[in-house]
Amino acid sequence: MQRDTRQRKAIRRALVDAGHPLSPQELHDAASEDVPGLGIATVYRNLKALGEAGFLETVELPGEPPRYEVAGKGHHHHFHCRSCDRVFEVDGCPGNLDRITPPGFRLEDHEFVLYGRCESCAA
Amino acid sequence: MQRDTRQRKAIRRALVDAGHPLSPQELHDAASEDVPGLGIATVYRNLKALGEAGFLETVELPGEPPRYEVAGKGHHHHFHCRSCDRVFEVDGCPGNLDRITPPGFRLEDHEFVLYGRCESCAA
DNA sequence: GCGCTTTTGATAGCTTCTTTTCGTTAGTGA
DNA sequence: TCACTAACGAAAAGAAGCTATCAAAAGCGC
Repeated sequence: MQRDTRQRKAIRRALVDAGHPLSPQELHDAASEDVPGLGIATVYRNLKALGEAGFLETVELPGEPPRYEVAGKGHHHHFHCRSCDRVFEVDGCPGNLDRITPPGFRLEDHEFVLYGRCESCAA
Repeated sequence: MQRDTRQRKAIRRALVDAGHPLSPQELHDAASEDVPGLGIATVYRNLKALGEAGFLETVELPGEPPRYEVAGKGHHHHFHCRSCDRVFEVDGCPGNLDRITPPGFRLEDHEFVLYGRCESCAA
């Protein structure tokens, strides 16, 4: 059966506390504060398990390895800070996508990434 | 000095003829019709050279290796067909991006990807 | 055509990210 | 508490994509 280990708890908590998508490495760094000595393999194992359990979702950004965030947040997009390389959530959606979809194409979905400086890096 | 080899010509032509972003592998396949036996290393070498020459631009899509398209097309986005995995150009831009940028964040740029079925796959 | 030098093709190597292996540790129900 | 076995950490292995190496081929100026 599934066990609730210190490591798994720390990984789950780190994802929730961050409030924005984390890379496996960022997640490892964050969860290591709770569980010193945490192995990176454990992070990957739990990312897989938590993904299959529907607890988290994968966030893919252009030219970047995947990041992960807690699932069930509803439709949103992301802001990628070019300075600190962190990714933030963005509510809202530009809309008007059918307008720019080429004729004959069937639009099913969309992804959308803003680039710039986050609040702390812009200051 | 820079030599105009059969291989380089074929690679340039394949990019222009395609009219949409190509992965190194797609480019290799296309240019191989002109130059049988074309090596994949030659494709990568020329992608690098043509990039530095300003002839092409890199197109990064979420969770995908980079693709390449001829430069100087002006601002546009891309449509990724989930069926044939090809990427097409999309003119126009949704706009209203400042509206959804979080307060304090400085927006510099944006990327935008549509997903669905292309014209031939939707039929 | 000649010779110089860039470019090529094949293949090995490298980098980055992820998964597997394996012996050890530690949840969990009885 | 005990026993069972899921989960762990470390390190090796794997996968994918790109780059370097090197001998051979082929542009290009003369």
